[in-house]
Amino acid sequence: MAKTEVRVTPRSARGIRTRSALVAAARVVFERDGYLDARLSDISAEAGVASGSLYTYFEGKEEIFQAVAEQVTEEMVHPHLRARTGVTDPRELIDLANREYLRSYKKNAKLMGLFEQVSQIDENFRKVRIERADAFVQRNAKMIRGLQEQGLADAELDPVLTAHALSGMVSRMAYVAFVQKTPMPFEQLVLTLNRIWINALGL
Amino acid sequence: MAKTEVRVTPRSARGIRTRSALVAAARVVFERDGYLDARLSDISAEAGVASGSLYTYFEGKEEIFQAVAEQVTEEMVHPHLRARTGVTDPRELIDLANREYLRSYKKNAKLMGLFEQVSQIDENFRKVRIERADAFVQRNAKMIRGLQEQGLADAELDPVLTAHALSGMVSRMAYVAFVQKTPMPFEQLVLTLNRIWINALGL
Amino acid sequence: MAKTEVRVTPRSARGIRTRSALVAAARVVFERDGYLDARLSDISAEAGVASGSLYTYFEGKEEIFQAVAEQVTEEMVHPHLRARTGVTDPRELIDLANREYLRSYKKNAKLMGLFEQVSQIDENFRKVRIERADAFVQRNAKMIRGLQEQGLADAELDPVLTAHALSGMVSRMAYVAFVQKTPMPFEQLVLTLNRIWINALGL
Amino acid sequence: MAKTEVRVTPRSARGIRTRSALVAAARVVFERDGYLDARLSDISAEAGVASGSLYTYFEGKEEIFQAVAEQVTEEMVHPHLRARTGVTDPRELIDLANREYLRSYKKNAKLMGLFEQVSQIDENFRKVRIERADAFVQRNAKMIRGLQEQGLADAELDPVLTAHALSGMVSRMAYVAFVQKTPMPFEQLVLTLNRIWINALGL
DNA sequence: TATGAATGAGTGTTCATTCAT
DNA sequence: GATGAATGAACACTCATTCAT
Repeated sequence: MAKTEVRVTPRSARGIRTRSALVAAARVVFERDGYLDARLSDISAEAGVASGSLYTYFEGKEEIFQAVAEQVTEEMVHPHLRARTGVTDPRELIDLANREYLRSYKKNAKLMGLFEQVSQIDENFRKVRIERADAFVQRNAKMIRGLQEQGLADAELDPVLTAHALSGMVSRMAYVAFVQKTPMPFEQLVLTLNRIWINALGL
Repeated sequence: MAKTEVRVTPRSARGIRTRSALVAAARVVFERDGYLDARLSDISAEAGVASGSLYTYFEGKEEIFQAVAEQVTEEMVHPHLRARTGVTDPRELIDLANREYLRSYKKNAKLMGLFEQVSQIDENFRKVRIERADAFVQRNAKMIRGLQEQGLADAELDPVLTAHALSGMVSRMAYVAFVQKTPMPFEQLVLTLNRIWINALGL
Repeated sequence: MAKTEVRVTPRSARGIRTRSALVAAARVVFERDGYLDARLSDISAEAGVASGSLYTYFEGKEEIFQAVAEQVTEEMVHPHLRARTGVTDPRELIDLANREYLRSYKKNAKLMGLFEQVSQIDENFRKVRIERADAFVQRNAKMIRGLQEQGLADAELDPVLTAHALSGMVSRMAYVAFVQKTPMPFEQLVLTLNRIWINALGL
Repeated sequence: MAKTEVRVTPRSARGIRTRSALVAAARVVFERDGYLDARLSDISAEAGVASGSLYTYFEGKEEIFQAVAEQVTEEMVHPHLRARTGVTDPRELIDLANREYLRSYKKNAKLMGLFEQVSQIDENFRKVRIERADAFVQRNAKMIRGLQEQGLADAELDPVLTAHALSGMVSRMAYVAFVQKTPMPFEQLVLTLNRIWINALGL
């Protein structure tokens, strides 16, 4: 009896307003209450719309959370670091990347913590995150391989695993520092992570 | 919050049997259904006792999960590596530690994944885990400081942050490899992590 | 119950098209999903009009179902059997009537089943059906009385009750055969019903 | 995620009391409100138990309605008419059977109407009813065949179809008279139906 | 100690209906 | 006339927790 409704991208201006209000409200409620304790009725109330209106645009909790996640992810992505900054020195690039990542993470710490939480709960959400992380790892792996070929990085390291491990290390520390709030000075954190990257790669 | 009930450590032989059966059943059910989907009634059913009996020994889901976690943690802890093996070479110790950790993690992968999940859900459980991880980090930090004082490790590194980062990296990779099941050869994983440790510390 | 809205018989050509499209769509949806599971939104979608447009012509589900029923009933009614065919022999007339009724019923079996369903749900619809059936019974009762007066039919029978019982029997069997799909050869069904009528009346 | 709970036949005396109270309450509520409008919360309220208790014994509306139906059916079934009464004359047996059926039907008219309603709504319920009706038809068919073999009944009639038609006729009239409340004297109804049976079979 | 029946709070979701555009 | 976004009432169902035997 799978009555599959089609959730629409709103056509009218009013629709766009309502959808935006819902996403914004969802962000507020999720950050305040966490994923599990967030009630859809709170979200629609916060958005100032009827409870049923939520279902005009989203299938349920997962989907509206996804919408919040997408919005935030867009805000956070800063690609093409090299092209954007003109920096080519690997050490400097590592510093820039770590610094930017940590800054963004810190700024959106509440949500980043939520992402971790929801990854543990919602299969779909986890998949999307893993894919995204993998793409990131592949980019880094490519960079490492490049450095190895130029004789600038330890040739013994497996590029993919190394990229995975070092990226994982950074995101882990971001979580520890900004979500779990284990106290540590931002600058020291960046420098330590930089140095581990550099030492590990043998730059 | 007038929880006047006292949960007892069982005195009678029957009591010990019941409690054990419940913990064992809980492990089965949690591994099968995950934390959120596990129902206490399933656990008592699996244990072959009445639903009410669970409350003789545990306050609720969190507490019985804690009991499972403690049991597993006991099985997993292998302290005093150096004393136990007589190995003193830092590189060798790093290899042993990583290898043992990853082996244990792999063996109990389902539960390790659950621990991660529950950490995101249950405040108390998270705290216990963080404390345990911190203790571990402190041990490693001490070791790193020792190596630095002997002039064997990069003196520029902050010992605590470095210990945190490198331990975090290992547990992250264990999670990625054995819970998320991103495919990677065990030996290669160990060797890569070893090498990153060694390079990072400048051994 | 201040239903001030007036549902219009469409005046414009566009209006006629819309209304027809809705009735046709309703028939499709009702046959496909049954009365209870049919959603008005499905009907308007099937008709290719906006959901609100349905209310221009109908007050709700009941009314649009009525419209479908009327359409079908018109298709099915074949009155004045005697006048139309010139047949006067009662046995032959009985055969013709049963045969025609069963053929029509079979052809519109899905809807006939729906009528039965809706009769159990919607007071209004039931009333209309009962009235129609009663009129039919009265016609048959008159015929039976005629035959009795001519000494051709068992004088002991109450004409009205007998007409009711025998008509009910036929429609019941039509339901059993064509809606419930209890397998039975069409010809045999007709002949059996004919013979029961004839025997019962003592023709 | 099919968490199939086992609904228990109550073991304790208290359980039996609760279950009975629920079935009795369900009967009241269903008769009062009809199947569709009956709310489970009304049933538990009427039974004086908590809403959740209903689910200890029944899966939902369908199942508790089934329970009511079974109870009533048991009350209504009077098998072995011939053995019970010693009557052997077919005409007399027909009278007894019709009379008893109509009396029972009249007594439980509200529920019989409900059965008709629910048959149109709930697939499962319909199946059970059809089976039961078929068994009844087969018994009658056997009787008719017996009479034919003894030369007492019209040999031209198909026994099964005839049994179906005549039984259907009776139940239809019971519905018309006692549920739809078309006014007709009980005795006249019985006699008319008897006579149609007798004439039809040619007794 | 063990039992298992009873409790009842809590919320997602549907869809007929309205009405501003 | 047509649109389609917004409304919001209504109710089933789960399952942790209790407590009388």
